[in-house]
Amino acid sequence: MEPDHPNADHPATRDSRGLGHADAENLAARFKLLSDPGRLRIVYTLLEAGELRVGEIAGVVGATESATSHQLRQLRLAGLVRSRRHGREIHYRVADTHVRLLLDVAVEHYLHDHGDHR
Amino acid sequence: MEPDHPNADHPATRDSRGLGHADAENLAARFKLLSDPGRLRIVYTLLEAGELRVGEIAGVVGATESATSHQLRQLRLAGLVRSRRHGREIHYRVADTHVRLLLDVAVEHYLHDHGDHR
DNA sequence: TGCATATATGAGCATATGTTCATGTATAGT
DNA sequence: ACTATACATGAACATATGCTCATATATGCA
Repeated sequence: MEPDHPNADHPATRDSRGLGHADAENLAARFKLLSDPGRLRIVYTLLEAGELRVGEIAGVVGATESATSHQLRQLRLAGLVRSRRHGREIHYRVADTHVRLLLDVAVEHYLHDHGDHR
Repeated sequence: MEPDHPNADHPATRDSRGLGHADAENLAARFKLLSDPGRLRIVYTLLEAGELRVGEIAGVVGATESATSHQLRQLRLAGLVRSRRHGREIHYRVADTHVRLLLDVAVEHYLHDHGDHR
């Protein structure tokens, strides 16, 4: 599937017009990670706390440890968070600073513009 | 459903810890809009072109007019884009500047950090 | 008025997503 | 070695999402 389209894309050719299909999928995938309220709260919590165990995270966001673990897995596989083992606990932290920036911008946007539009 | 939880949230009480459940849902909803490659390309295209007709948008992103219209509807209802009628055509544009900023930050992030993590 | 064009919308359907429940794996303590 | 704890993972299932196809609405033109 997906034979290279006419507008085939070098991985990330900025300056040229448009988002290539490939880049669009990658970017979309990152946004998708933040598009679930639970995952979003996990990330936000980690940003504020720095580093937490799975159990603590689950407690704060009010979800099962299992559900939380599944979510953390996605975040980890995507490189958004990193884990560190300490005894039998596993500590998670946000991987890079860009995430914080992205969320800050989003929150700003959210605070400015509320409500439904038609 | 959803009776106010113990940690009830004033709409957006920043500075206080954590994202309230309500705020998390709102923020997540915005990210969700950008979490589809097609929608993302639409927004990106509009950011670059300024204003386009539905048909043009569909052409650029390589989707059906119907599919594009459905996507634009979501973006419009969420207030991310606005429409203007001109004859029988309907022109769409991105609603505010925050969107551009958000995408720029995301693209920056994307360019810096590629690949799979385990 | 009648017809074509441009877009919107609804229903149906296939796929994706998140949760729960059961089970697996690793580490600590005894 | 045995048991408990902390977390991970897989399967199953219910819901959400986006597309297509058919149909509706609105505008322009003859």
